Amino acid sequence: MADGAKNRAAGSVLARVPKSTFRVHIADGLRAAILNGDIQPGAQVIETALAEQFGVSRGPLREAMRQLIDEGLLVAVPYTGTHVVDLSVDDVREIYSMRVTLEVFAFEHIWERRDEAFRRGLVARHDALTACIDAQDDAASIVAELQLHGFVYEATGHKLLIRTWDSIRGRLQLYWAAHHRAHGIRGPRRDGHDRYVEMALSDDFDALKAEITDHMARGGRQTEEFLRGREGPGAG
Amino acid sequence: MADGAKNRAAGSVLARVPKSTFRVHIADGLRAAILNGDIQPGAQVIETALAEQFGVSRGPLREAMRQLIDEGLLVAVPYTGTHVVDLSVDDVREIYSMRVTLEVFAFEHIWERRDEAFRRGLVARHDALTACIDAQDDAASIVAELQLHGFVYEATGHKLLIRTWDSIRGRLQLYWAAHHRAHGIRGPRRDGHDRYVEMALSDDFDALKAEITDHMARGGRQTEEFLRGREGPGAG
DNA sequence: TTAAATTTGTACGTATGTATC
DNA sequence: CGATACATACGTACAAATTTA
Repeated sequence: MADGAKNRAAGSVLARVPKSTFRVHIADGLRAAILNGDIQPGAQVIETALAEQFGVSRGPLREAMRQLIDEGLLVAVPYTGTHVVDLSVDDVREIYSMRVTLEVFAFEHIWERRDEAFRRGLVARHDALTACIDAQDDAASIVAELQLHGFVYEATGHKLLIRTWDSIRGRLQLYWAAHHRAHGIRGPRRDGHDRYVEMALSDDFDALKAEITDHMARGGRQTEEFLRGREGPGAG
Repeated sequence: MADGAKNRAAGSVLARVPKSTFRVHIADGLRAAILNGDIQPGAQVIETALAEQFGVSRGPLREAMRQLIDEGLLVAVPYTGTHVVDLSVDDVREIYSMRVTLEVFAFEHIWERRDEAFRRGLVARHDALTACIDAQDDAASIVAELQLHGFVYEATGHKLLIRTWDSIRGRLQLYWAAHHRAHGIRGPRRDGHDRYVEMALSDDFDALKAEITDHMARGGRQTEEFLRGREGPGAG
């Protein structure tokens, strides 16, 4: 048993540096594997196999899986199995409708407190996004778009709101990634984000509100059409 | 989704063995202990002691604790300890501001689809709440008020919204319970809920919106004053 | 009905980080 | 500054419960 206990010490250079705990490390790796498509939606994840693959025991792996279940990326049925969440048209509709409410709420909070730092941060992330789009790097575009919107949530300083955004961001990324893998191109138009940022820095709140609603409606419709094509009677 | 379906079934006697898994059973018990005040806010929770108290090993107990951490009832520092979350004025402010947005969003969804079943359900829960208030049963009043508002969220059928409500309901209940234990009386006024239900069944959406904002402002201010009195510089 | 596969729970030991003396 | 106590974090092996074939 002493041999096995020292397995991690005998690992490579990057086996070290688990920032806080193994659980966080495993959760990050597993989340990346799911979002990256290494484990496809609907596929079953066997904890014993996964534990061996990550080089850890069942304890921290189970806790990491439990975290991803809370994030909505995995669904577990007791004594039966755990699967990667499958896509459903209703889920996408819900996510986009929720985003409209959450993001308008976010701007209500920071509207009067938008300072130069906020403007610079928003523009910087917008520039990063447009760069990814121009480079046709779809994977990076997804991350960049999430960071653009995430910056708005972070700027509010509203911990509960940020927490809620975190809880839906994973599934949104999962949808986008699956969409991208299937269609090859996700197609975020530049002008859509240009107008979004322009309105976010303007003084017309109602215009921004309308833009957000329209922005989400476009994205939602796009994703919906893709999903309806793949699986008609999607079950939540 | 599966969790919600099983939670309702778990309402009966639990003299028999835990219905699904130990983890669920422990999580329910621990959550009840925290909300009931058996474990006070800020108190440390030692997993070895708790495992013995519940008569289970540390494995499932750790997972149950992890779940309560995700619910925001516990906060854990790696290698240091786990404590019941402490109250902060900002947290309360955030919860109440979030509730306004969420509940208005909920009514937007069901406004045109309010049928007789919805009206009867809402009135029934309102009657239950008033009965608890008249009986001066504060503990039951808290649960009844949560169920009144929870019914609105459930009626939307919006799984993501319900999930979000579930994620903040626990902390809201924790605040109310702590408030009640300290003040002895929580003081939900009847007329406040009367107007809320009246507006919810009316045809004037803007009036409901104003009522919700006012309703939350009253509750938030009340809870805030209590917290500010106890601990001024509360840390999240 | 039996058997296999998988998850779930138990027990004990060791390792590690944090805090305190 | 060093040593120690403590609680968490992790590892291993085995037993039990459940679903499916």
